Amino acid sequence: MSRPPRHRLDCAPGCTVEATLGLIGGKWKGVVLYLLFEEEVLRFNEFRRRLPNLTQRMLTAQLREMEADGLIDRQVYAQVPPKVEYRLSARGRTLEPVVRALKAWGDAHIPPDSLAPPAAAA
Amino acid sequence: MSRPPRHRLDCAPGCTVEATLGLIGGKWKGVVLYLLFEEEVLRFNEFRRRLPNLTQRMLTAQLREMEADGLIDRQVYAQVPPKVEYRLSARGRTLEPVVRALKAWGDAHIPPDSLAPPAAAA
DNA sequence: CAGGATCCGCTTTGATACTG
DNA sequence: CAGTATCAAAGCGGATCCTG
Repeated sequence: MSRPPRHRLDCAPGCTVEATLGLIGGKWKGVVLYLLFEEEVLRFNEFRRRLPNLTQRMLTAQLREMEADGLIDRQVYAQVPPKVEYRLSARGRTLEPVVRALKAWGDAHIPPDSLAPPAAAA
Repeated sequence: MSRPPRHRLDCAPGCTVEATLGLIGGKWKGVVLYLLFEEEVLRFNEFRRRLPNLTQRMLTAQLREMEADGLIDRQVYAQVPPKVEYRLSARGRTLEPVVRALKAWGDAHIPPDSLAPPAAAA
């Protein structure tokens, strides 16, 4: 077995749809991916700055999973103040059409008022 | 408020990506959608026959959520043996490119051995 | 036939504190 | 800076039984 799927799949016709969702369907993976498409390369705390509501624990977990799934590359610099860079892997980059489709649909069909702003509801 | 989002969103740049995933990201919604793209119209037990591992509870829940999200239409016939038909709504149909992108990517990039067959692993 | 109602457990997500 | 460890809450998914 190469990738022990995180959630059980039972191959109905649309199986690969679920499989793909399993890879990017976390609560944050989509955003992480999206940011990497935009920024090319990001460090741990750069993610945190851009995603204030995302805890370290979650960020680490998501990053680790995506790395394990071969979607992103993690480059560690052996320095005194640690430095780790994240960027899309070749495989990760193939997801661009998918993420773009997701975003395009969302932009066009999601009512803006269902997108709760982080700290602007008063 | 039109759609009280099922999971909290905190609008980072790629927010709508997550929002879209929130609509189709359940464990079964992708398949349900996919089946409706194929079959056009399906009844409750027809879903169940095609998705043996999906419980009524889950099926009902998924169907209800997708209905609440305006993705599918639910047509009830007031008959003695109840009859309910499900089909994609106009809004639901707009998801086709998304689902197809998801499936296309999965078909091309998901290693087949990570797609556990329902009852064929021996 | 098409659900509704309950009960239960796992997984995900989150808040906090600590470390090399 | 870039995590790890622990603890607790919530949500998701499931099994079973019941009903109009």
